[in-house]
Amino acid sequence: MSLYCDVALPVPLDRAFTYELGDLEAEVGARVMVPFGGQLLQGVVVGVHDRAPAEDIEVKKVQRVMDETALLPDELMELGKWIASYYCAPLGEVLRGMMPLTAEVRRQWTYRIAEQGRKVLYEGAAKGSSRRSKLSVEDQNREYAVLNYLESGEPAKIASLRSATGANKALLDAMAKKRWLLREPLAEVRDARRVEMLAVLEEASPRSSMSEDPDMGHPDRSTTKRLPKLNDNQLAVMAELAGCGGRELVRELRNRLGARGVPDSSLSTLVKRGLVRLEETAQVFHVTGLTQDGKKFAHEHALNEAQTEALAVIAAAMEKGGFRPHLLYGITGSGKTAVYVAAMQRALAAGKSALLLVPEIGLTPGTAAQMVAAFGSEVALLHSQLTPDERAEQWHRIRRGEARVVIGTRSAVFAPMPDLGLILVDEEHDSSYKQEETPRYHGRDVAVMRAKLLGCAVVLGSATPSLESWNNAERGRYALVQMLERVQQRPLPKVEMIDMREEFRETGKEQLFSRRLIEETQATLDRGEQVIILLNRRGYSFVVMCRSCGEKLECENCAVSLTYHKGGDEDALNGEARVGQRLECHYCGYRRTVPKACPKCQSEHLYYLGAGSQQGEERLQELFPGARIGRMDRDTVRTRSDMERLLARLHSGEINLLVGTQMIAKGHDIHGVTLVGVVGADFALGLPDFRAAERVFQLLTQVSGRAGRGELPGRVLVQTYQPDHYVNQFAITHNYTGFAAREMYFRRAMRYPPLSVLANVILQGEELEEVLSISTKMGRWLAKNKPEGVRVLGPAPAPNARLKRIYRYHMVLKADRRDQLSAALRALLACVDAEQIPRRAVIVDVDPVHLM
DNA sequence: AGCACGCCGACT
DNA sequence: GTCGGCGTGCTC
Repeated sequence: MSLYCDVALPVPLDRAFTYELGDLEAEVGARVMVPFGGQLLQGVVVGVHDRAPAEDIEVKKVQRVMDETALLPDELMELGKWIASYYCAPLGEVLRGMMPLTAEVRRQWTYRIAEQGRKVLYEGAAKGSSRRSKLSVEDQNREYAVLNYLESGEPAKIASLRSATGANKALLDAMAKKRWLLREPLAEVRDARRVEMLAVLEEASPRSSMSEDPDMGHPDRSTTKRLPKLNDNQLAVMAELAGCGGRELVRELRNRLGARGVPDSSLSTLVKRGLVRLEETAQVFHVTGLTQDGKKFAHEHALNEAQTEALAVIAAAMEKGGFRPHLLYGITGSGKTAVYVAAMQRALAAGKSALLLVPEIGLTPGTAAQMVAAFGSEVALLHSQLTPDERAEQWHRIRRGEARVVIGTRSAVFAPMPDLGLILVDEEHDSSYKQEETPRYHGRDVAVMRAKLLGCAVVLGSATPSLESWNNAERGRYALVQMLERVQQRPLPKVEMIDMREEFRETGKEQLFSRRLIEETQATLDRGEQVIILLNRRGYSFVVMCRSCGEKLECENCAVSLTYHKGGDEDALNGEARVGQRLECHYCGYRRTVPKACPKCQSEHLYYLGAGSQQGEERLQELFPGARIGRMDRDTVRTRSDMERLLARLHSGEINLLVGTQMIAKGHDIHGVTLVGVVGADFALGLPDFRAAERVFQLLTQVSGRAGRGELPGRVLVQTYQPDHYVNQFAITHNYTGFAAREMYFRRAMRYPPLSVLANVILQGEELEEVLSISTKMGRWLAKNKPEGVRVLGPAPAPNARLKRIYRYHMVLKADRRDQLSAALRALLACVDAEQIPRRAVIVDVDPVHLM
């Protein structure tokens, strides 16, 4: 038994804190509840020992040990430490993110009466209210009610005080500040396991007797003759229950009977009469909203030659054991998902579990259904739309080894799976794997590190691998597995460019859609086939400008143009009230009405520039009045079920022309699509980010991949103003390898990743002067203490110089060697501490995905 | 981060 | 002369 333990807490402080264990015992990796700065926090034990801390600190006691044994296995503790160190994040915050169990603790406050409060209560009661107060009479009365309620000296929770006296938290806290009350933190552990009610037919119904039932002619009489007087509805409930062996979930029962017009109250009445009893039962895991068309899926015999070979390589790696990273480069439509499923089946067969990471948008109900079809109840799904209770439930199921296949988004990389034998990262290039808040880890890179710590196989799959992964494959750090043909020998779509400069010269006007794209779309629709058009901007117009003075309408909180939204149909999709036309900020969500005149010069000549998907849809309506048009963007698809509905309409052919943002490019397998149009995608080539070309190439390739996935071949028309740009040139020939080589040349010349390592350090604050002063300090410090092997660009205004009222400067640190970059960042953070710069003013982003 | 403690303006 | 506003600074 040890005397002390060191605890990592979810606070932005780079160290652990020591607590006295008393007669408690705790293992490294267990959660503990400890007092910290006037609150109770949940932390993770990172060490146990007998060394007393320095004299001058007052060691507090662990309040509660939450886990008898380590909740996080060594492997995940090690991974957490690596993340904390690599991404310069506090270990406690990393560990909190690794176990999504917030549902299990409810933190609240308790209040007790204090001496001062007693005095007020007695004096006030004796003399009547003599004190002066700005409080309303009601609130004064509430204060007395609270004091009265607490008079016995027993502490009370906020909820009981509220229901007894009507006092709210603000009032109670004010009383605590006046020292009438003592306030103490409380953390209650609750069972987050979901239960549901089971209705059980009582064996011998105590009050039933034949004599009480004069209803001789009732049709159900023969089966229910022992029942007392029951009405038809109640009899129906009894019959239904009897029909399923006397036990059924209340939810199920209500569903079935409700459909026949039996009210819920009938069951309640039977319970009251003692004929039916209710029992709690652990809720059986079920995936809601699944369409059952997943059966066709992925049996090994259906794999083609390339798939079989890829599977063989992965299976061999699993068999050999040890850390074996692979890059699975498979073109769009080559059937990577089938390989994943088959590989996971192999892992299961070998007694191991398997983890599949998918991008944020990738876990559509369709995918989920396929996985459930392939793995049944062995699968656990982890995604952002789970409630905290569901998340905790899934997490424990996984830890108990009940779900040996886990499919999830970024944070699922921490799934506590016993015997993990295979990690797969689908669409490994996808930027949603990067977490954009502390800890700013990259899910793909963490997956590789986890596989390394664990010594297991890891496969990164993509049709457009990130340059980082491609570089690793070229250098032999990853084994390259290629699948260069589409399944069933389907041809890749034919991609053509439409030179919009020429189009302008010939037509003399600026058009959103070229004549060629219009003609081809019409012809495709006429043949009964489907068309997808990518217009990668949300809203109607993305700039509103004054013709008279040139003023652009900007967000109040961000240095960003406001986007004009015309309002209308999109919100009807969710059954919500229609939102009218408005200007909207796509960074902070700020909305305002559309001004009639320029706010600067009062001119009424405001004009709207740049077409977004909403305008695209409107133009298409005009051009193809007979088409059945759908739109897919963040305005029309907010939840998984929105996505599911839209995809279902597309699959059924109810929609034959789909316009949307990059959302439409991600993985959907719609067989009727034979034409893809790309409008304005090359706009992004001009963005100030070294990954701009890579992103455009990925987008073009992914969206092109939507064409020709069924029987009929597909074609793609790319409208561009830069037909000679290498991105376009390589994209139209489906030449990823060529693109990668060309792009790598640029990265090498500019010393950008993957031929260097980067960190973006953002300096931020609400006051511009404050940010400038921090920038100056940091700049000066860096000039004096040049970190070895690291080049520093800036400080300079960040490309988004102001977001959500926060001014932003940034510095980019570039190094050839990882250890030198890490050392520089550590030194820099030490300087931040020494200079007393508030830690929240400095964000360190290691391996940034974008430099905005 | 989140909370406690401490110093100043508004009202009795 | 108090109450309650928000600015520093610490948290085992």
